Amino acid sequence: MGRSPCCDENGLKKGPWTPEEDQKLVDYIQKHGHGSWRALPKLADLNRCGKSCRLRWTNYLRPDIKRGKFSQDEEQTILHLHSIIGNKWSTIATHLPGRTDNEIKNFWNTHLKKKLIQMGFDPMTHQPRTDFFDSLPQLIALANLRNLMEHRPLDEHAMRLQEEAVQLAKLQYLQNLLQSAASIPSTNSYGQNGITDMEVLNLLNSIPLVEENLVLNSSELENQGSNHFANATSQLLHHPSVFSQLSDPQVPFSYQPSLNTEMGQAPFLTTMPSQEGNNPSDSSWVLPSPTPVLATVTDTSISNPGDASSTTSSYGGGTSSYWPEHFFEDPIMHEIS
DNA sequence: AAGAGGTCCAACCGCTCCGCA
DNA sequence: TTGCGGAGCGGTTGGACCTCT
Repeated sequence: MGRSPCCDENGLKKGPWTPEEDQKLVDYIQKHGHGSWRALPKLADLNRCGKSCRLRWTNYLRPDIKRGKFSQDEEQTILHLHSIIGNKWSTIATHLPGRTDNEIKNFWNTHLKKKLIQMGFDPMTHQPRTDFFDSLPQLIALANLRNLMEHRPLDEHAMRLQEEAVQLAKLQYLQNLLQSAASIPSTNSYGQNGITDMEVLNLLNSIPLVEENLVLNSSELENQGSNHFANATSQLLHHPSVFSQLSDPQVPFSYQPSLNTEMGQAPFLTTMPSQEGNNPSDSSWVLPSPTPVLATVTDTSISNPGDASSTTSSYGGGTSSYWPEHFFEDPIMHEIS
């Protein structure tokens, strides 16, 4: 297919538009409409290619363009739509009146993408990043050094250093783990890595922080079936010093409904200390795939350990819809979801 | 105060889609 | 059915602006 030559033509101006050029373009379009973009520059007495004119008009001069910061509603809309349709900026723009695809794209690249990465989500899939699971076996092995060391005498200093290294490694792992504990992709179980609940639990229990406050005893384990790790993680999450690493005031809490969805709930949300006896079902470990589309934040979905009352979505009190109401009625949502 | 590094965003580039002959 | 050309889209760039040291 032949390449459009319009921008390659010699003598046509490129670069930033001057106010005079803007005025010519606006005047012409207001009088005649844009018609054929290719013909427009000559008719409007502009030394630009039609493509440049179209871009200038649609991204900047159009009278209905909304300027200024994106609202939280708009941000949520973009996140939601992007999780479903990906980088279809023009489609996303049709759901944000006054915003251009270019503006949304820029906002995504400069803000939202980074936010998701900071939260531990893959910005393309909107799923928790699982790359650290790849190194889990090594971390477990590292944790097992503790046992090895018991059989191999080291001088006291070396022993202490090694012990600290092990604890640090484990804490680092746990930090990653907690950031992703919200969900584990249905296709990516621990079993895949050959790691048992018990091994993970041993890791948790071997850390002083856990030993001091959160250790589970064997009878608890027996009583709680196969969800040892879920419970251990849950308890750890409610330890103030740990939770503080998880919550990020910069991140709208309401994106975390990935944690609590119609199709499954993350373990730590289902095993609140106040919900004794709540034994999470197996589906607790399963997140909808590829992404929760209709998530609801409830008063009880997230508890802050430092706060006796529950944390509610910052976008409304009580049980609130996470997504703007109109999305449930929007034909495109039915179409694409 | 100045320079380095980071951030933001308007604009460009090149590709695909789609209508038409 | 095929090829052409215009329109639109998404990725990328470059420069202005901001922040930090």
